[in-house]
Amino acid sequence: MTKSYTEETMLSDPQDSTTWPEDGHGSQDENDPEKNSKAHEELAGDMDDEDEEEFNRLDEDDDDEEEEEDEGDAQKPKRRGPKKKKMTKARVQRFKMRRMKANARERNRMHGLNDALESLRKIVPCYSKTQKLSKIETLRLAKNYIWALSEILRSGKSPDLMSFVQALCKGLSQPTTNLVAGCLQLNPRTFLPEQSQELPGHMQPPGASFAAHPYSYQTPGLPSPPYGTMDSSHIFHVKPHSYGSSLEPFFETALTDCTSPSFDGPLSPPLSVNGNFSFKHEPSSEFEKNYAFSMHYQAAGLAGAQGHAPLYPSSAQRCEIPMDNLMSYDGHTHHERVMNAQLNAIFHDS
DNA sequence: TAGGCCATCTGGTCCT
DNA sequence: AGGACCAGATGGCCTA
Repeated sequence: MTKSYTEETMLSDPQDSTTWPEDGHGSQDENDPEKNSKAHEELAGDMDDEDEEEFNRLDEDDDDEEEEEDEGDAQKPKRRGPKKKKMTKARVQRFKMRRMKANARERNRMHGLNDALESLRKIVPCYSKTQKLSKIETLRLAKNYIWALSEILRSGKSPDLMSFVQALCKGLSQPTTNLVAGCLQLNPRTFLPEQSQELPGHMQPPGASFAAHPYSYQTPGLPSPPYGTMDSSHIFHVKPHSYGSSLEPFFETALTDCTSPSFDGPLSPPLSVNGNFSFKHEPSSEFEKNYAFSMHYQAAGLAGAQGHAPLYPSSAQRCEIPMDNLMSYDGHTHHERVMNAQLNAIFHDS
């Protein structure tokens, strides 16, 4: 990018002895999160008083000098085009102040974005404070999660664990897949199609691109998988009959069919799992030993909301897991807890 | 050491 | 005019 002789070019003036970063980028100190946050607080907090006064004072100085410039320019031949204001010291200072305020705003904005992402991390199935999902993986997992839940709502049938985890892990990197598998106490090898067998046809989500490469797990050591390997946009745009039948088996298999997964124990480092339906503890009941994954069904959940009889009548509950334990992650409102209770109800002992 | 991830700065664009 | 948003650039940190 070429720079005209503007305020911007003045900032890189090596003669400038101010604290403004001379290379136009953050210094090492500025990249330090603690110092940055502190600087941010100072900027955000104090900009309105002391800095504002200085800003205003510079503004006045600038106006004064600008008048002098006008008088001086009057003696020179007039030039065509937009009038370029000479960069006075005051103008440089004013621009610096403006830039600092913009940087502070931008930092603040990004912090807000990161906060929102952190909230998303807590909502998606696999949450760990010690091993955070990357931003992109969080978004991918959230997308898969939404897609899977949408399918549950659409079909009204309970998914089997393996299929659900497969759906969650579509397009995720190998480490993230391992993490999710670890959260659910699954061995990723048991559901990574490309490592053993082709995906069953009924597991292929709708969409042509899907059919070709339903799962595009990267090989270890390679960069993250290509984006867009799972196009979930079809969920609300494809006619139901065009994919409904193909997905039926996906959610038809009862949890009682899930005896095949091999629970080799956690592959990932110990996690503090606060996921909506994932938890890690010693299996205490027969049900947990078999599935390591079960939910306490509450009939007043989704089925009732859908206007028909409960899909999964509560049977003798072999695994009693207080919902509070499942939804105990921080910062969730009552509404979120209720929502998650309903979602958790999907996974029931049928 | 290369690559991934991240925070930050920066300038452009759009909107109010 | 100023703020929000965005994308590119840059450098630091971490890990395989």
